[in-house]
Formats: sequence, structure tokens, C-alpha cells
Amino acid sequence: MDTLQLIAEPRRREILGLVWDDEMAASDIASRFDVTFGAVSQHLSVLREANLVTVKKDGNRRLYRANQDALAPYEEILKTMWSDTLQHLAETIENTESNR
Amino acid sequence: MDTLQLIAEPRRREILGLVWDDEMAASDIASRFDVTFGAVSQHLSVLREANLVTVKKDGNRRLYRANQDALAPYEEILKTMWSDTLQHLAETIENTESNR
DNA sequence: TTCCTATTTCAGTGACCACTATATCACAAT
DNA sequence: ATTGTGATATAGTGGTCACTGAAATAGGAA
Repeated sequence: MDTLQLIAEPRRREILGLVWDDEMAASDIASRFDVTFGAVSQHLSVLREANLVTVKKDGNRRLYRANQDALAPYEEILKTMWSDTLQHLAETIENTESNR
Repeated sequence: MDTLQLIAEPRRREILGLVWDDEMAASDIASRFDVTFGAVSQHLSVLREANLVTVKKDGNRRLYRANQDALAPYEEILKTMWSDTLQHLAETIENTESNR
């Protein structure tokens, strides 16, 4: 799989969004999603092997961070998608509010 | 499927490359690939429904062309990938030549 | 009409891949 | 040591999707 296909996967896109600016432990990343820890760990290993994230050991934990250099060509698209997602969420909430 | 996932698919990426600058009939597009006409036609219908290509009737034939407006955010990435593919081909040929 | 070509559509198949559950590994703390 | 916690690895499953083969549609030419 090439980089574009890897980051096109919605879950991986979201993970990259979480670790774009700040490093995060695998467990903290996993807690944001509605799937098992293992599923997230697999995504992380895919991203790791593609060199799209970097890992730092911290005792027991692994701290992940986006490899912004490797992702530079895709940065604009990713950011657009992340803000679109936020906007979607915002609209959903707005609609929920107004339907009460 | 969102746009990014749609264009991440290698075959669709190649198809978009063919019809980026020039319009092409479905049969001419299909003849460039090693799959059945039907397979290519399905990809075209996916791209059509996502509004990533435009179609023009010409008698019997359908002339396809990339919708550059809709694809603008992805143009840079696509072009990079197309030239990478060409470069790969060039290198392959080069190696083949020198190994004779 | 009938025939031919261009294209779409659709049922069926196989492969891939995201996920679950479980086993295993590694570090930390008691 | 042993218990707990964070994480990776692996076998198995289900769903999705690109593809094939074949039928259906549509236009052009005889």
C-alpha cells in the first residue's frame, strides 16, 4: 500500500490528527475511539512501518507523534479533512440542539 | 466513500491521469489497462457519481474528462504520483537496458 | 428491420483488510 | 517473585470492493 492509500483510511486519518501537534500514548489514542485497543495498535503499527509516525519509549508506554516531514505533501488535505470533520460535528450538535 | 478514498485507489488514479488534460472515450481508457471493459466502466461510474469526471456524449461513445475544479485540492498529490509512476517505469527500463 | 459497436449494469467470486479475541511480551511496582 | 499495566502480535471473521462474465441498453450503419 502506498502512502496515499494508507492515510485515506478514515481511522488512520483521525489518529494522525490526534498526534499531529502533540505526542500521545497508544492507550490515550485508543481511548478516543470506539474500537479495541488492539485495532488501534494495528493502525499504529501500519503507520509506524510506513514511517508516518515516530515512536518514543517512555517506560511502559509508547508515545506516538506524526512524522510531519513525511506527511508534508498531504498536510493541506489532511487539515482540510480534519476541519471538515469538526464542522460536521458542530453541525450535528447544532441540529440536535435546535430539535429539542 | 469520500473523495480521498476514491482517488486513492490506484486504478482510478491512473484513469484520472489519462483524462486530466484530454478527453477520452471509455473504450480508449479501457484499452490502456489489463482488465475488462466492464471493470473500467465501473470505475468511471464511481468517478462520475462523485463528480470527479465529466461526460460528453459523442454518438455511440462517452467522452470522459477529469473535473479539475473538483479535483483541485488533490491536483498536486495526483501529479506527484503520476510522475513517480513514470519515473518508476523509466528506471525499470533503464535497468532492463543495462542488464542486457 | 438487422447487425455491429460502445457502453452500462448486474450477479457472483476472490482477495484484501479492519476488526475482535486472545496470547504474548516488556516494564514497573509491591 | 508476582502482580499489574501498557503495548504488540497473531489467528480467525465479516464486510467491502475490484474484478470477471454475461446480459441489457443505446446509437450508428447496412
